[in-house]
Amino acid sequence: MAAARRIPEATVARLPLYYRALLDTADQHVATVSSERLAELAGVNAAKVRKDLSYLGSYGTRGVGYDVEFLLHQISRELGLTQDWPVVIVGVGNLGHALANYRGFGARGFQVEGLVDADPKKVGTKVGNLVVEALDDLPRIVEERKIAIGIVATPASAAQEVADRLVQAGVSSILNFAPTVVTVPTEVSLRKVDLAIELQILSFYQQRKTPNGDGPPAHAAPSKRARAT
Amino acid sequence: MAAARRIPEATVARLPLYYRALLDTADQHVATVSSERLAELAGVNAAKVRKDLSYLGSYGTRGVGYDVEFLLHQISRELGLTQDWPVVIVGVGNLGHALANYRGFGARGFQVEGLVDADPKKVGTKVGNLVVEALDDLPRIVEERKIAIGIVATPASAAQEVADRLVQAGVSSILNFAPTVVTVPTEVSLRKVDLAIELQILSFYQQRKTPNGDGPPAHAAPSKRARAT
DNA sequence: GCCTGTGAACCTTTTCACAGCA
DNA sequence: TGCTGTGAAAAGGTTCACAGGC
Repeated sequence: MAAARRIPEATVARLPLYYRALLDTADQHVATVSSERLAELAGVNAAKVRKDLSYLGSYGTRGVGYDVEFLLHQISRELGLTQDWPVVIVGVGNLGHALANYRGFGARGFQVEGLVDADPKKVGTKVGNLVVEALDDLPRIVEERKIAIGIVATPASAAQEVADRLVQAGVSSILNFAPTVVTVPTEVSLRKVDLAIELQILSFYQQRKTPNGDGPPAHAAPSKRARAT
Repeated sequence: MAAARRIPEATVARLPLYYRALLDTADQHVATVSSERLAELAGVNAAKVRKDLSYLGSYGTRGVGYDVEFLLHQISRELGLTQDWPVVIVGVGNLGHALANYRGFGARGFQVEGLVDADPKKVGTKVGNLVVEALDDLPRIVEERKIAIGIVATPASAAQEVADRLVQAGVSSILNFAPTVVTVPTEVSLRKVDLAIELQILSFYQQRKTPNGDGPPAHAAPSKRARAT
């Protein structure tokens, strides 16, 4: 294994942006990019791009820029995208359904190879070209299909148990879409996407733009508290 | 308007977590919480909770903790959740469909009041209790329904144009789900959710766990619990 | 005694600015 | 000359540790 440099988390989170920008660039048969151009495509600034890439190695050429294909290869290796990562989705509701059909996953090597739901009525139904399987089959599914990454798309109330079962079944990375805090053993990686939280953050800044009651929507009663799924 | 303290971005991003934790706490008829308990529920540490809340004001009582209802009110006011924010979703594909039906939005005061698609075949169809409208109707929709927040759920290729049209129509906050960089005028707030990028970040860390391809996913003996959310 | 509120220390991340090399 | 690579400075965020009030 290569020297295993310590790459800052913030940098890791941006590598996929560079990766995507480089794919676009390669599609247009452009051979080299400057940090400035790459920054523009990735929506960050040039100094950051150079600093980030410097953690991977000295892959650029002074006075010229970065070789697109070469950098693409380095980043995809770093991100582990040179291999496929079969994933399983637990929870085939609205969101699970959409995720199962989302082509962006497969396009990056994340093939959905299992759909699982706790509801017996859903088990056996087809979604895309997959048949929904039972929650109890998770261990078998994970082992047989060599699945390392699980996606939780259940209601909040089921998320912790599902995460536990995924870990039990052998999954060691989890992406949680359920609007609740989930805890996993330290050796398991966990990331979350919370749709309502993103809107609440926007709301914070939006509110500061419309200083007081004159502009903002007045219709509908003051928001009541209710549980999200 | 109150003194308008400067609340750090990192804190703003955590307020929704506290908000959710407090809702759960209130549901259980608990009257006060300590920073430690709140930290546990929100998946952060106690010092952070205290520091974050201190930016809002001195709302706790030493030796006691925070009054749940009172803090809930303060945070919801800070986040702008005391009013409703009607939203419009542009792009009624898989994801737009799921988002339109996602109950978590409405539950937090983000009612979906418009569905828009560029495809004439989709215009006029019903999704939930909304009829899909044409892209050209955006200005009217935004004005009539007093919409400040737009959600982009189109393919990457359409995202920038859609964002431009949303801004043109008067929207000043955008949540982008399209896997591409979108730019907007500085006075418009923009947040993004990229599903494939989250998986790529997991892939980075996952890869480092299984040094090379052969290793079966280690059946981890649950040791320490990791911080979540 | 207990738990908040907060300066101060510490760590991470970003930005600057320029040396170094093609 | 042009653009990378990187020390150094600045900014931002987290954690510590304890004073302060209930």
